[in-house]
Amino acid sequence: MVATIKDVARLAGVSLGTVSKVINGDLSVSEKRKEQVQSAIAALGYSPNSIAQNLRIANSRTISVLLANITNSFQMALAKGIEEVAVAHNYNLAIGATNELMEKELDSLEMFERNRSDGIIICSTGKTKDKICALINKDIPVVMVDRFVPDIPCDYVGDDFPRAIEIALQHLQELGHHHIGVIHGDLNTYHGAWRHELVLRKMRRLKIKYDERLHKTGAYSHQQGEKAFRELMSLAVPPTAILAVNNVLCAGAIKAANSCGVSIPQQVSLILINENNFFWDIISPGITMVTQSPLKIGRHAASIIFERLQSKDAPTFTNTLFEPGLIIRESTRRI
Amino acid sequence: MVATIKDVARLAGVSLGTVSKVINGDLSVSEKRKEQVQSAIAALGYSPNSIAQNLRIANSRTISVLLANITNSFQMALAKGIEEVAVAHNYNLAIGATNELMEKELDSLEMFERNRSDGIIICSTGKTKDKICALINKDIPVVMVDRFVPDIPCDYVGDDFPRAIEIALQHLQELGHHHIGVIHGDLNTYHGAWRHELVLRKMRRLKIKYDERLHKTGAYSHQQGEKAFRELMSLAVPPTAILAVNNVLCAGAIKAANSCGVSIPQQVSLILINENNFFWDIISPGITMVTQSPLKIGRHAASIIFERLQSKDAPTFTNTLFEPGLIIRESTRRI
DNA sequence: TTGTACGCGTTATCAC
DNA sequence: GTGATAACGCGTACAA
Repeated sequence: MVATIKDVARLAGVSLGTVSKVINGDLSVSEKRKEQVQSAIAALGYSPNSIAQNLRIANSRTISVLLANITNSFQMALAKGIEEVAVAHNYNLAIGATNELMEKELDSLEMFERNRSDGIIICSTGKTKDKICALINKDIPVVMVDRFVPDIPCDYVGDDFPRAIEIALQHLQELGHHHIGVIHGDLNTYHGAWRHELVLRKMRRLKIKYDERLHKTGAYSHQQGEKAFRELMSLAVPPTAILAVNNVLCAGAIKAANSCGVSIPQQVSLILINENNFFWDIISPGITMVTQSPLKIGRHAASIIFERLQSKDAPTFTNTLFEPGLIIRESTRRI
Repeated sequence: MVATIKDVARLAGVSLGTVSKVINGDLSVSEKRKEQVQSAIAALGYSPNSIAQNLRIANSRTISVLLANITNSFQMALAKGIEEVAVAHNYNLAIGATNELMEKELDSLEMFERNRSDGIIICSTGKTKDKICALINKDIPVVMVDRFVPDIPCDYVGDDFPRAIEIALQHLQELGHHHIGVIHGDLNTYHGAWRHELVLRKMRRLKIKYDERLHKTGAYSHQQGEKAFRELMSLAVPPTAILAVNNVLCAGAIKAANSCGVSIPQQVSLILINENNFFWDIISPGITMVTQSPLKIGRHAASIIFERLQSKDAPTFTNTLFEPGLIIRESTRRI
């Protein structure tokens, strides 16, 4: 059996309250007793039970994060940012993943709620709006990250995706491309549909003519990226440039290009929207990309949680967008 | 204020125990009361407080994972494997990262202990042996993964790294290489030193002559990979082949090769020990690699935790090693 | 079948 | 400075 505070008190020959005090660094305890208690703690290998502490304190010292896909480097960077500030506050980090499944998202959120997470950071499928709002109504600090979902009264932190799309399209346009293929994300997720719509709108604004056949949608998988690339390049009039909205889709496209013998950028230009991690530095040809900032997003989202935790007055929700950058490499060229 | 079981009981006009029963699916409760309770729960938006449940049950339904580096894809594959089986058991997943710092490892482990984690999975720096043993002595199921640390009485799951080294060296040897450079890991971590030693031993067995200058060690960073590669290639007699023991070191080496204009495999062959994820499929030249199985490791480690949780009889510790594979790509060639 | 009372390990408020 | 004691939210014998 693992030692409790009672065991310590008994062994040290003091009262329960005294032990509690030395554990929590209360000054009002004599040097002598403090030593007694400390040696008893050492002797028993006593470790305070945070479950009991948390029950008493009504505070789990845990912030929970719901990711879409644990193994995606973008998402990992998000998690890393959150982890950094969580440990800085001596908080626990709980992690769940949706894999784009609404049911898993619901399960995780309910788990987080039952655990009385002090804060929840969500990269959502967009299909659990009711649940998320319910959490917010219970005064649990919630921050949505990366994927914007409308009509949820909470903080949002992400990249300026509209701007990112614009930068990507403008770059291609400046290089003379007007027949542009797009490998979109999953229309079954809210943000996938939203970004899809966004691309169409930006294209209209930039007066790039719309051709349905140039727009491929599907799951966020490299298989889908491969498939989309193949289909685009086997069109009667293939695009002269392709925009991939996410890293794994782009990776799939590159693989397809390699295996089909399509050379980038000679036959087709390729541009990607994603975090510029080290990985993309060693790929050849270098892929031109519009950069996102998952690490910053994670850090900022976590910071917001802790701010909310400190000041309990009515929050005014923030909407933080990080400015995308453009890194020009070899995969895009003038037509 | 968030609703408690008392509120539910009051609103439903039943006793506390009755509510508890319907929450936990106890059959001995009349249909009528059950409905009363359920509608009260719905009306209040009641969610059971797992902190209190856990205190009562003496069980946190949490398994905690200590990783080395959250953003490393190998490590996240590990985490993914663990997550899969954790959610299958309806368990929470807590995550911490050491960043190779013994202090952070200690902090995390203590946090896990205080949280009364049901099980702990550790990818250790190797410097907290005492703490880990203390946890084990308290009957907390502990599984060490990936990095082997001797003299800790617990289960271990990892790749057969000695075999992986052997496969890598033999492959190079068969291609006629005998002047082989090695980019080792961090000698300041236990397993880094262990693997370093392992390489030397295997080289001896394969009668590859030892030359100190061909062995570079340092942190697990791409910067270090770059530096090591550069140093190796500027030797008076540079190696004809290089073995990188980890993904980021290898990535650094590739970057250095690109920026120095060293062509792989024409000037030097390169082989890597790592998980074969999609990433390595789109790199050119394709990197020959000896494969590891982090996903399987994670799954198996988590399974062991749950086995230990079920049968409380004295465990006989297991040592599971996954067999490495060899994927020959373009980065290694006959000399 | 239903309700009462106790205890899980802590912290905090008291008197002393 | 110190030690009882109530309370945190819940599960569960036990009695009713």
